[in-house]
Amino acid sequence: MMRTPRPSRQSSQERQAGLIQAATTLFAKKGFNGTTTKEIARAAGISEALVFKHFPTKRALYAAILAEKVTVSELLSAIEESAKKRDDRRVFTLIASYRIRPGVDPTLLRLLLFSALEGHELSDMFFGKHHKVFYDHLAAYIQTRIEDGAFRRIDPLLAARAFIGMVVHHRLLHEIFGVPIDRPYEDTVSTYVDVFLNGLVATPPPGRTRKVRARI
Amino acid sequence: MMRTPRPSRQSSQERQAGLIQAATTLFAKKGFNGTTTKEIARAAGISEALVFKHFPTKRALYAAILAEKVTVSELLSAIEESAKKRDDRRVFTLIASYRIRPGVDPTLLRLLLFSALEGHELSDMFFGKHHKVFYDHLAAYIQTRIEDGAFRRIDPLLAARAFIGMVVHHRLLHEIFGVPIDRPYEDTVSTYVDVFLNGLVATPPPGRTRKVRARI
DNA sequence: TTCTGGTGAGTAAGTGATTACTTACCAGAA
DNA sequence: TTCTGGTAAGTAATCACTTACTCACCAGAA
Repeated sequence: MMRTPRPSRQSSQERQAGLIQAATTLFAKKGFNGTTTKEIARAAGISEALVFKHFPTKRALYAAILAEKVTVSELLSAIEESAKKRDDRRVFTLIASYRIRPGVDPTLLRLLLFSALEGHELSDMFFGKHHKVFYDHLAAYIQTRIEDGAFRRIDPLLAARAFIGMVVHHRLLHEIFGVPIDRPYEDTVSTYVDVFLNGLVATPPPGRTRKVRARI
Repeated sequence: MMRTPRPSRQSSQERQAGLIQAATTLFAKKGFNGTTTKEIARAAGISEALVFKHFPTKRALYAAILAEKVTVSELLSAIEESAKKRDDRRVFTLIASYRIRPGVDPTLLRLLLFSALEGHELSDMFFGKHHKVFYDHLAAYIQTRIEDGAFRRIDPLLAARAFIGMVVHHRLLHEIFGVPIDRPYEDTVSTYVDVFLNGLVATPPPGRTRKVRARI
């Protein structure tokens, strides 16, 4: 009879990191209620008891995951730089690409949705760190451009939400609802940015209902 | 000692309807895994055993909910009508309003997200009936308007997704993430439609990167 | 009118499996 | 020898689901 093979003895920190890693994957795939501590232990290659040596409860482990820091500082500084040059296309493309580009793993998005739906206490904070940053940055930029006279007078926060909405929705369709995406992602991003910027730039205000050559 | 008060004896159909109603609310609030059959029974005012007289398993009850028909035919015919008149604003406003207007209950949206995240078998069908309809209708209309020469040449499906994305994202922020919405919904819809239509109408094609008066 | 047997709505009280979490213990490096 | 990383084997609670029953009602036969 084979016993469980001797597990490599690791430092507390290493274990904790591996544990969080394994748990993140599972929570993202099946949600908090859909994931058992036994599963998590097996995925991390340890006994269930050890899970509770590291985290007092399952919720505490979940909370630790949501509370983990993320750094998007490189992206934000890139945006800042393009913003100084008033390179609208690039500012919008940077934000859109960050969310659409392939290879960006769906874990965080799923985790975010699950935590919000399941009503976890820390989901607000999670949302703030992963998403609100982008709205605020983009809204601030749009505000600036309105003051420049380059964009139409529009609620900047609403506009930022609208643009990010297009992009996030695209991801949602693809990764959560399994809608196949056939065209290369650069095309998609470019199209979104085109339409949105075109709709945003200051032009002679269009008539309320502009009907164009109805041919019936 | 009070016994449980005699429950009003109902017909099988009435019970089933009430059961589905109660279960829908709970599944939408806490997801499939987060809802227990005991809770459902209590919410429906019956014993747990009776739940299983109506549905063989908890999953079957869930499936029955997802499979329930929905009719959005009035909306679709209203859209059809405006489409014939080439009333762009109204077509887009109709679709947007349908999803943003207050009082539309968040149950369906939550149910949809939960079912997709939890990977339920019927979630595809659910998505198809509640959402895909809109993309397809809007995409078809956009296609028509492109052929009219009224809209820019653009992938109609992508454009439809983009617009609906803005709107759905708005709901998502509000109802799932609890972002407060301060302005009246008509304003929001109107702004979205404005920006999007403005970005869509055929104009002298803009230069690839149109930089506008950078003043630094 | 009054028995009577069938039927369908309803439940109390389980069933074993699974859940999150504990206890009591061990092996080895310092 | 004393921590530290580790586990096997629990525990009470809860889960989805069953079993074995009651009760109300109704259609006829007596």
